[in-house]
Amino acid sequence: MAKKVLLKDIARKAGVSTTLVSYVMNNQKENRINKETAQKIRDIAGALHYRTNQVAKSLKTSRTFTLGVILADISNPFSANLARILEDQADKFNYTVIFGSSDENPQKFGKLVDAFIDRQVDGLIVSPPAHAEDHLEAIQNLGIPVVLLDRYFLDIKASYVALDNYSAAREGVKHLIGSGRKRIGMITYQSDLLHLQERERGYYSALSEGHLAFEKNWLKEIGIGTDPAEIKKALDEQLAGPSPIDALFLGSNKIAAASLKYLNTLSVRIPKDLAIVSFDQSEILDIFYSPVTYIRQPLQEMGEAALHLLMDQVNHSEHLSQIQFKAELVIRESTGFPV
Amino acid sequence: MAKKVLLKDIARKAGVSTTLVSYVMNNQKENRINKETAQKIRDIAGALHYRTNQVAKSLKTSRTFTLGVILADISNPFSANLARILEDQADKFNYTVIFGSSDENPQKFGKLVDAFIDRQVDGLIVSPPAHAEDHLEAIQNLGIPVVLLDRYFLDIKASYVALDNYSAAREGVKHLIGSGRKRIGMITYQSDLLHLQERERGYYSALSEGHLAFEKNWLKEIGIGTDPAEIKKALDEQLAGPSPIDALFLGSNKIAAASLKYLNTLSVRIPKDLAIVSFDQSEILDIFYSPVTYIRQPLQEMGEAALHLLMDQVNHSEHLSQIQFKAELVIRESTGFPV
DNA sequence: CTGAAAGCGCTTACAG
DNA sequence: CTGAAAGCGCTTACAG
Repeated sequence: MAKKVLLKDIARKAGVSTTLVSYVMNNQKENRINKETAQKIRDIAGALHYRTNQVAKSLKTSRTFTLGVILADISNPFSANLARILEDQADKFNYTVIFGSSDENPQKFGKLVDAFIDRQVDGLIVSPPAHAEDHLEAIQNLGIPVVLLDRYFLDIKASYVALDNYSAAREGVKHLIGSGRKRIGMITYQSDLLHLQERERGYYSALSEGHLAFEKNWLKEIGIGTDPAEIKKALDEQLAGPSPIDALFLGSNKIAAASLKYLNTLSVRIPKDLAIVSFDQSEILDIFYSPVTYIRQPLQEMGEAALHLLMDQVNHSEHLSQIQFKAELVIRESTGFPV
Repeated sequence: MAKKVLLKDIARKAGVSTTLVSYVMNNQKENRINKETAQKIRDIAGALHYRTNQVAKSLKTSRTFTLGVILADISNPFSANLARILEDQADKFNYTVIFGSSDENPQKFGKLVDAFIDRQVDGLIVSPPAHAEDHLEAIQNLGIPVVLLDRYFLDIKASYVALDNYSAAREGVKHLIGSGRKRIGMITYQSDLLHLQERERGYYSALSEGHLAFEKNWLKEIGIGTDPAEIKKALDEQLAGPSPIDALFLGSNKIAAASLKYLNTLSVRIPKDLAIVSFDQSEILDIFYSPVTYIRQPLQEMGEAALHLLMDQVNHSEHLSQIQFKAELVIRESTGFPV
């Protein structure tokens, strides 16, 4: 087991000071250092397989080149896709990412924030759960760069990158109306999260702009745990009674997964009996027998923007940016006319 | 923006040395410290919202309580599920996780290993790509605890947690044979990864034990990029000709996704014309019109085992453990008898 | 029961 | 062009 090699070891072997070795390893003061000495140092460092101890470096420089990312649940494809995009983007800035899943739980979110701050992350990119305002303010009070992703809070003056959820939902529902549907249902989460409420607002707007009736029974708000039993109950109720829905707007990929699974077991046919629009991209929407029309968030662009905003803050820009991206409606069979 | 509070600040305010504050914050030497002094220190630390700088602590103690995890691709549900399990398990040991995706690329894998080691991770849990042996040996030579997950190498004497891929595949194919299928195809990756070759070996074994014929045209090896065009070609060939397959064993969740998507567009019916068994759990297998029988890896148990093995190493156990878990075959409609 | 001091492995202002 | 020295914020062996 090889002993760790330090700057000191290189210095000794080269007959110079650690100062000089440090400069060379960091490619600093290049013009002031003797070329041959520099090369000698580099050769020795290479031969000894020197690797700098980032912990020591970070302590001295107050920069860890580490980024904290907190998402809802890394095992959820939406989070996982974002995670991957952020990982790749961070790498471009030579940053490493530490991840955490908050499970929509503000206490857990707070614990992760603390743990990441203790590790002296240079900044945070977070998708906070509802009621996380206090933790966000605490981050800002410490002067730690932070960018909100996917979510935002009216009371929090922080940079964020999100979707224009209102317009996205409105467009999705308008598309259903344009396809001739009259009784449009929605399944979404019962949540205080603003971006989810915006989706509901978009749904209502589209209905009223389309001069369509709205029945209370058509809108179902379920717990954020996405219990399959709740989804079944919601769908059963929406599809029963004197005015069953003929179109359905699904508010998230997890809601879509549970709904499509259940719909597979029913006699209702997509799109003949029921047209569907779902929020977010997901492979399950491709595999469903009637590929599902969906609202595509430009995750790549959003992730890039989040990282750039964060890097701006890390580099001490005071500029507050709040970016809302537009969604793209990807139209497929599930909203086609009856076949 | 609040100034950072240090041990020194607490010490000054309490009129004691930083030594004492450090002991109290770490709950050390409790019996030797004056109770009132200790409480006073705790009170002041609380009032000032003291948080310890883990970077400084790590430099001194040579422990970061950080774990490096390298998976194939965090955006792939298989990796994402593992990531989540490892995150939760690590948390139980007060560990934070830094993630990286190797994209089955040994160079990228090596870069991640180096970056994580530079950050002085206490250990690594990795799913290495093919041809990563050198990097694994380098890790071991540095004396850094490492556990392989999902994959392993004959030449590398390292602890690992993996599936018994041979038995898993064999059972899957035997189930197809038991369902009366005679011409069983497989789509898998062209790869030097041992665990994938084991799946192929299981396929062959089952066929020969079942006294079934094998035709070269039935086994398709595709690039690890899972190009949809390759999948189409493979399926077209398997389903064409004088002896088309009547059963199909899919070697990964990505292969399954592409295959099911294409099968949706064909006239072949599942399970009547074609029975399917797939490797790994995935929501797409639930959403497919004929829910797909699959080989379930006990990911939770595997993740737990990997973390425990790593912690053993971190705590200086020299014990080498190589654990192979058994898979569970989850039987569903796609291997049912013709309806 | 408490504290002065050394040191973890780097960086960097300063002096020469 | 080069180096001695201080210091980042902690921990901990040692002395009292």
